[in-house]
Amino acid sequence: MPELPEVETIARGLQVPLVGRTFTGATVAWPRTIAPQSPDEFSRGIAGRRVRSIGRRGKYIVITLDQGYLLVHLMMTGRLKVAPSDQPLERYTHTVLGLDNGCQLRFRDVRKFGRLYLVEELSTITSKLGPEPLAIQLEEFEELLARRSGRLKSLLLNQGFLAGMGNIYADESLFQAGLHPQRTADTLTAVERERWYGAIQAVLTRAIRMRGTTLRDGGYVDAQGEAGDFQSQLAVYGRTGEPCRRCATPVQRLVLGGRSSHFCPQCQT
DNA sequence: CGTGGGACCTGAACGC
DNA sequence: TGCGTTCAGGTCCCAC
Repeated sequence: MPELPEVETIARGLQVPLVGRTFTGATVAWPRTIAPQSPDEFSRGIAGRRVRSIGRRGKYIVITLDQGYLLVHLMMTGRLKVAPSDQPLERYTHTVLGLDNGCQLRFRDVRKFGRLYLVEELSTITSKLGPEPLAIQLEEFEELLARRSGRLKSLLLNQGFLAGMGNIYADESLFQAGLHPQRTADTLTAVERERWYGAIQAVLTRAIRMRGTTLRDGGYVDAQGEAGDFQSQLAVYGRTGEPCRRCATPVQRLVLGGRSSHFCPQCQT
């Protein structure tokens, strides 16, 4: 579910309840969430580790420990929250990490795709990721593009190109830039590349400010259980058949690489 | 290198 | 009401 703006919002919301706390151990109900380690190894590894800081890299939540890192990828339906130990566990809670203040960091995930990684080195997980779209300069973006030939939509979903974009913000940034999802990188003019760069940054920045996109009940919520507000701003994502907000042409849907792409056939060329 | 398909999972929405 | 199909915010692995 979550893409960069949602992951960023969740990470910020975990700072107050987690920074400075020490983990006491872990209970794992679905071992795949922490594979390849066994639940025992994972629990022993996390016990006694103190949380230094919380950040984000691509779609990973990065919890920096006094030794090593705990990374969380929420995939489609993962959620994190901190709750008092005596509060009953909600359904689909697959891993519970004990804290030294009587609370727990709880990981829930209906579809069981999300993963927790306890590693010594950050690069174990993040070495295959491209740059952060909000940290990159135009010049670096141009260099990145120069080496690519694929469709724009596929590029945005490729985490090795830029880290953090997903289906919603890929479609929204292409609309904002007036670019068709099937265009290939090698056909872009200098003006179009700059427009695309600006659109990616603008869309992500606005979405973070609005604390992400909650599409339907039971979807994304932040670490405090609050929904995001960006759904009201969506121009094309999930609006198949509805009028384009700019020109009123019906928004079209197209399947690319197995994922749906939403775009305005009039505004995006 | 790029693309398409299947796998991994479960639930909601929709058609008949 | 009930059943089957399709779709979902993601990523990995394989074949071509």
